[in-house]
Amino acid sequence: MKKIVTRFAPSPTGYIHIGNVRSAIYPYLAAKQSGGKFILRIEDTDQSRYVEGATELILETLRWLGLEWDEGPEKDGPAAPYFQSKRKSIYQDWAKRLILKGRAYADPTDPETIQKYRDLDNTKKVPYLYRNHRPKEADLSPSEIISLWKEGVPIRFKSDPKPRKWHDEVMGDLHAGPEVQDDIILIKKDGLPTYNFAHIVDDTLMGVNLVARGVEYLSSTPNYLALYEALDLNPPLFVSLPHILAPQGNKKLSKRDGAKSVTEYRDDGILPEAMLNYLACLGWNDGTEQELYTKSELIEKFSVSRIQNSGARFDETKLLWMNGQWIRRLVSEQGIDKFFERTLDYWLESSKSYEESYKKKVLSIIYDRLKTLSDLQEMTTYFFTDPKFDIEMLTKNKFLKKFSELELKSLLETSISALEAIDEKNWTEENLNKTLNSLLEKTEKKPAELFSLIRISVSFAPFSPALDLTLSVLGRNVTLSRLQSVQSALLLDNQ
RNA sequence: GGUUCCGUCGUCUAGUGGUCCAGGACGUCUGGUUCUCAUCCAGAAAAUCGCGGGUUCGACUCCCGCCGGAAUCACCA
Repeated sequence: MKKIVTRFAPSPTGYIHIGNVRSAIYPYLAAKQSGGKFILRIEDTDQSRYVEGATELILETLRWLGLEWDEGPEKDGPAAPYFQSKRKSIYQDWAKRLILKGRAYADPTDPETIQKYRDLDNTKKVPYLYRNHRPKEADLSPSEIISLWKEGVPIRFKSDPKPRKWHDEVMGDLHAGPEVQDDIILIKKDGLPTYNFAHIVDDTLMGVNLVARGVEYLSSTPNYLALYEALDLNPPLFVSLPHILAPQGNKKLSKRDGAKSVTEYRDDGILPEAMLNYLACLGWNDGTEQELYTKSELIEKFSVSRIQNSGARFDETKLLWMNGQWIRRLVSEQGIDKFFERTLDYWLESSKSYEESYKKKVLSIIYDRLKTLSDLQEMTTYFFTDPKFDIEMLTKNKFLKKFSELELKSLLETSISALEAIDEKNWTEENLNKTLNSLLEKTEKKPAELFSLIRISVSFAPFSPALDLTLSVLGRNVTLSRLQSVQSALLLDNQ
């Protein structure tokens, strides 16, 4: 099999959300399957959109998901550097090559004139194409064009529109007419290249032979094809990835409708295994009925041709279900201690806002306590706390149907206040049971029902806002209010 | 508006002319199990395969038209 070289090329404009991390996962899988390379390249040519710290966040996200790159930032390879802003002269050389071939020109037209052209075409109801307004400077000799090229003057491609056909691994055979090909900007007036030009230069220099990107680039592909042709280059394999849709509506998932960042899910207790599994299978499957895949299974079974060609809706409920599956699997494979240790590591990484020494202190207390807990039962009993409840959810429970809402409420409140009355030192399984049993004696309802009542109330406990720490216990998130006590103890300590 | 892409249960999907009165999973609902946490088991409802025409002995699968949705048309990527 031919070795596939792919890349993930994000721009550092903010965090990576689940809508776009998939365009890192698929190329990664394709590359690894063939024994090829996965390259990470930072496309930071738009300085106005640059966000401080975004690159670090991208690296962190990819590492958490286990998508380690073979070349890229912090891992130089033959094509270094991997930041486009540091490759300025390379693009200018390539642009010069096109000028020499008579396929690019320096365009002195000012923005106001360009806007006039656009308005003119609009009123005439003809499609706006810049090549219809190509300036006379485009026909100058290469040396004259180069002498015209200076700071503040952009370089445009001199297109030769014609019908084009190409193959997309996901969408199949595609075609487009000349009306979508235009004199696109290659080098902006600030001397930096546009995406349209830079990605082609970089992909060839880095040996990329499979380009996976969102479908929004589909309509630009004819222009790219023209560029490849003008540069005597063989185009790579194209893989267009359909959008991930927001839970509501038909729009693609974006930050605007509150798409969470990948790291936010990490902080909420989602495991990287579950995230990778869910995202990979959102819009792809291997034709079998398997739902759970390890990373190596994904690498083995992945194939670009089986990527779905319509958008898929993001469903957090299924992610949560899958997370539960993975928790059970990892706990049984690695043991509970190791599992919790790892979960705590993730938390440590995510709670950057805390002081280092404070963090250490909290963690050492948690670790000490964890050591004294030998198994899952003890562990969950210890964390079995903070019984906030949602009456509406509870009335749906089949055990609790025979209770009226009022009855439920008073039962819950009684048991909760009884539990809360147990103080820190006596918070043991034995004491909990004793308290509950004494409650049971006072009620005529069956014990099983009351126990399940209390248990369910724990299941719906929300995340703890105070300490920002949530552990997922067997698929459910349990608030660690015992840890809150640790925290307040520390705060008192510091005063 | 031009161009291009897409259209199977609420959701993610299987399906490449007969084995599909459409299979699996999430969610939902109904039983059962559990006086530690987690559950787990059984079952049900749920798609006239966007619509209308062809082709064919036979179409979810091929062709045409229509409708619906989306993407793109920047010195953003």
